[in-house]
Amino acid sequence: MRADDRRAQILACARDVFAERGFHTASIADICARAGIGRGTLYQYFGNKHDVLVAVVDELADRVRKVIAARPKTADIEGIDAAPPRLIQSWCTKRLRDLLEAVFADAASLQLMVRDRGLDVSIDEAIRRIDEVVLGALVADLRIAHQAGVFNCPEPELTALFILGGVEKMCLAALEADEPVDRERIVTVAIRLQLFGLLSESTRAKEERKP
Amino acid sequence: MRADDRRAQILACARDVFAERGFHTASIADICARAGIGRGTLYQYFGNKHDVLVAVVDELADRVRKVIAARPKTADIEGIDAAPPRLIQSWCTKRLRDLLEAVFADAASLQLMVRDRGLDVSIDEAIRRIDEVVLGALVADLRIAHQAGVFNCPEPELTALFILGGVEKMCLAALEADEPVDRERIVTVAIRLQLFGLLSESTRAKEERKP
Amino acid sequence: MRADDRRAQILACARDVFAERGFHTASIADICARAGIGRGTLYQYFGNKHDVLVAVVDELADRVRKVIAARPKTADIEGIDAAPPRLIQSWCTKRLRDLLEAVFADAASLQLMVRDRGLDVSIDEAIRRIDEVVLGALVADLRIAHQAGVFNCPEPELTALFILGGVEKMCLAALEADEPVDRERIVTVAIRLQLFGLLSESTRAKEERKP
Amino acid sequence: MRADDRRAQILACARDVFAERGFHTASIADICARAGIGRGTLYQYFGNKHDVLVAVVDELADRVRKVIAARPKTADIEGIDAAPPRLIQSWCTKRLRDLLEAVFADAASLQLMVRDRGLDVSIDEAIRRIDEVVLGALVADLRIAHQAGVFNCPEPELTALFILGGVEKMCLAALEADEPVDRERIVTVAIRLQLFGLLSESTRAKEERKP
DNA sequence: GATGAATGAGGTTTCATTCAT
DNA sequence: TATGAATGAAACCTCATTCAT
Repeated sequence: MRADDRRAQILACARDVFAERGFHTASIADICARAGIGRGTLYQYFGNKHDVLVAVVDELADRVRKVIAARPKTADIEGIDAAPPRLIQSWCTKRLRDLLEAVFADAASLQLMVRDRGLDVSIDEAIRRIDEVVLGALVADLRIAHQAGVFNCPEPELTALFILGGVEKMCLAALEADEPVDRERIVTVAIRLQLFGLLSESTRAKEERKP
Repeated sequence: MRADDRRAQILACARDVFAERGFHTASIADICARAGIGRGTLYQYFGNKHDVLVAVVDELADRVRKVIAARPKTADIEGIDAAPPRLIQSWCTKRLRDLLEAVFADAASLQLMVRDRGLDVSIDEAIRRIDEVVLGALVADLRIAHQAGVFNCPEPELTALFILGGVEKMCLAALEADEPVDRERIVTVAIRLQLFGLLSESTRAKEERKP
Repeated sequence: MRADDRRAQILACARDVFAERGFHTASIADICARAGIGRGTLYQYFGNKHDVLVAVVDELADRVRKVIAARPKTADIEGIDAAPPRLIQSWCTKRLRDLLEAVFADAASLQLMVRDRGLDVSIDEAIRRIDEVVLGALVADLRIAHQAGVFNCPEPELTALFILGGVEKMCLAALEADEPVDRERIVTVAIRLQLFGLLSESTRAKEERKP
Repeated sequence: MRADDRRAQILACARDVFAERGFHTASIADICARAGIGRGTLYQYFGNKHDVLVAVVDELADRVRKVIAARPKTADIEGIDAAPPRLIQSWCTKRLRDLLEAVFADAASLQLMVRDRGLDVSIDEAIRRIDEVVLGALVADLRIAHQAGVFNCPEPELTALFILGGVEKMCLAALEADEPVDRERIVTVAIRLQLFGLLSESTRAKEERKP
């Protein structure tokens, strides 16, 4: 097999094995067994176990960056400040859906992002960088919408964390229950909550009367 | 030292060490060094490393259960359906603040709940049970408010996951940045978002005109 | 409890525990648990684990020596050279029966003599000394009978080993099968074989005709 | 070194080390040192220390079974009932000699069979199975001879135990005295005793006159 | 490029023994 | 006299990594 292909194959196996068993519990032998190669072979492509995880994370990071970069920029939209809620909702829904497909496309990536934290400083940083790409995109959107008067979002960084964490948790819960992740339902709930909040219209109305 | 005290001391050290280095990376030697005891001593109180983690998780579970049980019941409140938003906001804020103090009182508990998953079926279940206690409390509140017409929350389970995940992520981000967790700010942002949503009043107003 | 009694009690427990689980597998904790004492107490009566086993072996050695010494001396019997086979058989049977009762009275002693060999030079020697007491008595009997022309036994040492080994093995087999040791049957078979041999009278007769 | 050879080499070293020091006292390090390998290497061939002992015992069991199976069958001999004692003696001598060479060829096997009992149920059973193969062969011979009227042996099982135990003890005594095992002498004594018994001809004669 | 035998550092665990109470 | 908490040496075992073939 060609060197590039072999490397990619090992990487794919490593990703799955790490996701299934976690970084520490997964052994080099596990990865090699799944790839159908001898243990020595892996070391021709990666310096050590740590490097394998870094490569796995980097691969995910690349994918995320590409998806984020490929999205239309919210800033370029004209007339955003005049858009009615329904339009905004559909726009946000699509955007979150894309993100979910990119970052949480597979169980492996999700597990990786959430579980294998705190193993090692350099890996932590790699994962944090992925987080930052996603959070950065979210924050940018929030800021633009806030400045356009569409959103009322004085703390975009914390808000972005809240949204991302909420989505992650919903996905993880599905994984842990061994259910398939119903992305559409997750997106719907997330967007509803983050745009409209929980308060019913009638309760909201009470406040307006007050002053 | 008395047996009970020693056990508690070892448990506290174990909690911190597990939180700092993760279950696998943490060694028995680490825990014993921090407790200032010989390695053999730990084994007079716990059967093995696994049991130590179980004990740590169980301790947290007890604390969470107690706090949840001690809270006033939302169901007992009279006139909830007539409450104005500001009152609801302050009630929810207090409630979330209590929860945060109980579950995420210390970095150790937080790390534990989020990181040490997937190590072992029995520990996973223990952690999941904690999650379920918290989620159950959240879901109960959401359901009552929905039925009273105060909230509009057709999917309380997913919504609870969203809220819990969001709060966790905000706390974790603070921890990872080595900042002290500013609980008050987190609570404020979380409550704002979940009650009122992001849409500004002016944008909301647009929809009402539509039909 | 009086020091002497306590010591004896610990010794008895140690004997049983060693017999049940073997010297290495048995722990000091096992012995103390059976004796109903704290682990420290044992060390007030014995220097270390090794000493406990030595004491157990010594106790057995004393008992064996006493039994052997108390037996009537074969040398003192008059008219031995004129005794008919049946008399000799009954004399030997009684003698072997006494021995069995002394040495293999309990499973513990038997297990001890056979299993806990080769653990340690000094214990080996202690056990060997017991063996030598028994073998010495056997050899003395064989020699006297040989000189009196009653037995034809040119190699009394090896013959004594053969007889002792045979009896031990029969006892052990019963123990391993969890049957009670049927001492009377064992003695009968042993004496029959060692006095008369296996050859039937008719076959024996053939040789006599030969020359 | 080839895997098969290495495994066999480790097994041979383990056999000797177990024989010299006993299962518990022998350490993995001892075995590996004798084999001239690192400790980890042993674990590529055996799952754990227990498995090593099982393999050692199994190897012995195979050898014994083969030797027993290869021997000419006593049942096939014609004219056994007419054979004179001297012929029977030489036949039995040869047979016992073969057995001794197979089972007690080396000190290691002998020690193993006698000492390492009671360590573990599965090993006990393995050793007992070896015993049973040998005893079975002995019993079969005794029974045939008894039925042919050559032997007078109403209890072949106990008798076989007696003979085997006697031979074992003689061998062990030689080992413990650090003498080389003089198999020829042992066989001679054993066969003499078991065929002819101890009683001298003259004493035997006394009984015949009696009735 | 591929292999898998070999390694040994490092981890967990046991248990005989000590000693302050 | 009795205790049992504390200890640490020593054992077993794992597994990332190397290297000769």
